[in-house]
Amino acid sequence: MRMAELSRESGVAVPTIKYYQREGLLPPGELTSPNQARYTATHVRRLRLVRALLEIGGLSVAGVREVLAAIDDPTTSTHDILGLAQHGLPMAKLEVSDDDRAWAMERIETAAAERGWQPHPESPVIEAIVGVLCAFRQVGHEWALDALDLYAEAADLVADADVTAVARLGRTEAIVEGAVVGTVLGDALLAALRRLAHAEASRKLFQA
Amino acid sequence: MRMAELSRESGVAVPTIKYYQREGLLPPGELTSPNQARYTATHVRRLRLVRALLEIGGLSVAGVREVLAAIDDPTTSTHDILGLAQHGLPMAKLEVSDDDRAWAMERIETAAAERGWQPHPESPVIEAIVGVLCAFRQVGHEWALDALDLYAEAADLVADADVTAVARLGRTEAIVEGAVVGTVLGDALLAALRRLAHAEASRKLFQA
DNA sequence: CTCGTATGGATAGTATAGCTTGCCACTATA
DNA sequence: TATAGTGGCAAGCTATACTATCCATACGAG
Repeated sequence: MRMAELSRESGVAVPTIKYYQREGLLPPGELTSPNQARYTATHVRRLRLVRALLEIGGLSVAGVREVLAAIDDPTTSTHDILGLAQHGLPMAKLEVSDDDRAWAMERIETAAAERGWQPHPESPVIEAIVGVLCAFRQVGHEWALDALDLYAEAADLVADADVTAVARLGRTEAIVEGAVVGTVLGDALLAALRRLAHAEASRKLFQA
Repeated sequence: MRMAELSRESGVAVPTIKYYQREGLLPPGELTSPNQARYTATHVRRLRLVRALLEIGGLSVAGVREVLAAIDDPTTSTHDILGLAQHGLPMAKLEVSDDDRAWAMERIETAAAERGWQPHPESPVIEAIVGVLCAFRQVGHEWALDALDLYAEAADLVADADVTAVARLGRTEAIVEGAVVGTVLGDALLAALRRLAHAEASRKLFQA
């Protein structure tokens, strides 16, 4: 397979593919001459992964590069996947006062205890949650956090399914990729389904 | 309150505040002289909302402007909130073949039927879900969709809580803002909690 | 063999977003 | 009355994600 076919197969323009190669998102093809290379189904697949992470996952090119590096690194363990998800993936932060942080941490610990979670208090995920809780508070919609336990329950529900599904993949190198895909695209899926569920819940409540 | 205090109170730099005013994200202060204006607690609050939507929600400046316009528009009804959430908010799309679309629609309809949902098949939310499902398929991780029903259940769980909580706000103008805040920040909260739950689930499965 | 198109590789250019800087006349404050 | 702050406007800046242009070479139909 050559460049033109790779482009057709993946729906990505040739100059863009070249750009991704330069950025290290796509490995070079096998050179048959100084200016001819062959590509394989692996390239098509990788290209589709890149596009999915960029368009659906909303990752930056740099973020995709980090994620792919972890996927390709044979020393990435099953347990590291979590660290990965906390690292290259987009997690907004908000600077926050000590008071707000303490308040948020307390709420998080309460909710975690309820679910039997034992989170490390200094992980970036906790930081992200602190940021979100403080944002809710700062904009004056603290009431929304009454449902924090419920949100945690929903997260638990899908996370259990995610982890067991990934574990079922076997010990191949696909497990890390599966975890990444599940994490990134899963976020988008959950968000979209939540919108749909909003519409249905509102219909039931107001229209009935 | 003058510019400097507004800046201190909100943690946003003065030039940035001016920029937001130019972009229509923040109403002008009440002019007391040609070059002096007074700001109120409303401005602080609005500014914090803008920052939350930008940093936590990941909206663009243009997206924030649309959302704020809807919040400020007195003709925005409770029911329109859903349309709003589907409109100004970031929802990635992926171009998709007819085959893939048909396959995705079938899966969506199955899952929707299971939950008693009756979604309009041409809404942008459905489009977004189609995109995500096709992305899963295109990158070769269709297995992740075994949990689609579970994702829908989780979405239902939080959406019910969201809608009833918003409905409890009463018929003030805060209801629309509440819905927006809940939708946008709620996405971030759910995503972060899911990361946390992943870590816990993996700990239970692998480390125990 | 040949001629038009495709290719790999490199460099440079573009468009957009989200600020940031500079400037000005003017105003509050000490 | 000196100093710092202000509203308003225009221009500039940085980063991101592509696009476009070149070039020497290679492939492939005739």
